[in-house]
Amino acid sequence: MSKQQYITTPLYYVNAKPHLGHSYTTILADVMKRHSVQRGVATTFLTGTDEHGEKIDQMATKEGKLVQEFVDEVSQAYQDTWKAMSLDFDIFYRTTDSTHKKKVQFALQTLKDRGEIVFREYEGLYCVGCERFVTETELTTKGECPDHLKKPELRKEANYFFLMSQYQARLIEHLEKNPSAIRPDQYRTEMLSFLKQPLQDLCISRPKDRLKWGIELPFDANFVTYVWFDALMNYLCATGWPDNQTNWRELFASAVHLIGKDIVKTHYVYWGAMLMALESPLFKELNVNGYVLVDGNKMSKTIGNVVRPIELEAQFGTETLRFFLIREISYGMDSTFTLEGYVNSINAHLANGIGNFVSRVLTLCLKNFKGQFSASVLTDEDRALLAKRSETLAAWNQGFDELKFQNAAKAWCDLVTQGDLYINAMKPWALAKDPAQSDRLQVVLGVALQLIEALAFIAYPVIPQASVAILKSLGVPIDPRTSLEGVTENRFNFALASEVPKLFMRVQLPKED
RNA sequence: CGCGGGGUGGAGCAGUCCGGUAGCUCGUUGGGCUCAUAACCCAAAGGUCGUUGGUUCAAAUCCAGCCCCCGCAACCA
Repeated sequence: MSKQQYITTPLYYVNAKPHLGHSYTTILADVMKRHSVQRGVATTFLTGTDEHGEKIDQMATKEGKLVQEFVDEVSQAYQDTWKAMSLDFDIFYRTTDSTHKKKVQFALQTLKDRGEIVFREYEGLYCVGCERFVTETELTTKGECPDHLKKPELRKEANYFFLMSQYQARLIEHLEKNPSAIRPDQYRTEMLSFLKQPLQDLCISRPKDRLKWGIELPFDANFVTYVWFDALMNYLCATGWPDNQTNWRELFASAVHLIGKDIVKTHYVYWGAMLMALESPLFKELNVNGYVLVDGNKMSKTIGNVVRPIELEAQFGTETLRFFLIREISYGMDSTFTLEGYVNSINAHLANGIGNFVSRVLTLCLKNFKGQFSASVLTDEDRALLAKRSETLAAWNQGFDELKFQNAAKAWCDLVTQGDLYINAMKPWALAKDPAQSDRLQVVLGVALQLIEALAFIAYPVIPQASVAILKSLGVPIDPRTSLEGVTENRFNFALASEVPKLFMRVQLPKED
């Protein structure tokens, strides 16, 4: 395993405030970062906002605000949301930063000088209402724009094009040689299929009379650059590129881009070709997630089913959303979010599972545990349970490596069940009534505490605050942020806190109204 | 014939690549336990694995066709 990793989310477009979909990707990046750091990998986590484009300009005008003022506000809303959820990002990138603009212009000039960007006139269907070119397939059967119900007109326009088509063969070759370049595999299949078609060149500019809010082309003041070179470049710019004093190459080569399934093409094909043109290493992999549908529909303002992550955690408890997203979603596939399923999962695994287990063990301990026990008297059952700690960790790590997070979480939940079974079988409450069993009681409780310690260490990436709280109440001094030592160590003394922590309580569905 | 995904007990899903007693969570019913957050544990009921046909000793799994549902189709995670 490499010693460093660079995890990114897409830069979110500031036309909407953060919703559950944004949160899923961003939370996952946070979980993956914490997991990598625990395993000794130095990890940089980037997220941010994409702030240019005519749509943004229009929205600001509509709200009677200066554009910069508008994007500042929305961008801040993203930062506030992630901070409120304690997401541990290292870089919050904004495309309106002056450094970004300069670097984008440098990239454009470099490619222009090399002849990779050319000026070309083209003709297409232009919808006056949309103020953009549309493709025939977007139109209704009558040949009208579905939004404006008017036929688009044929219009000519000159623009700058990035000669992307020349990279087609290399893009295919890279994907064939690197099966993990796009995961899960279904999206790799999709891209290979797409790349069988002839690849077009990419239009990267807009004339200023159509789009003012953007980065001006360094070689033509009448144009601004259009989304691709503006937004995608962030991943590279943030590494220190193009400054060769930095280790940007090494860092970027470790990049894991987390993206939604709608932007696989822009990331593999456009971004891949751009990187090749810029003579940069390619990113290491694209990890593609499906949509989180709400009650079976894609979230949209029109349907009014937008779910705000902050409200969920405020209502149902810190870290419950993180756990739910990891435990219940098959990575790469669409999933359906319902309040009912969410509440179900919280109660089954967090409240009845780890929450109750910690509660029952610590209650027994506070009454009966003397702080230490002797290892010389471990029974086979004790050893068998303790051995399951490293088995669970192995399954957990494998789940993360294969992006099968639900398998990882399942293995962890199973270990909680093993703990419950152990307590049921050992009946420490019965041992406590028999003075002759005093030593045995210490061992049983001590083993259960070791199990809880391991559970807390393993689950740290998903439920960091709860994990830390558990370890604090056990008096374990090792830091779960940077170590997995607590999973397998044999600890024979615990300086227990004097109270049983209330970790995850049962929650109820809000009443229908 | 554009591309891709999905169709598995009441609900939500895993299993499909590498065929061989159909598994998990929730729910239901009965039992156990009593340390714990009305919790935990055990057992039972409940499935023609969308459909038709093929390959095979054997198909949820491989092959062919068909029927539904959902995305994408040049800036919605």
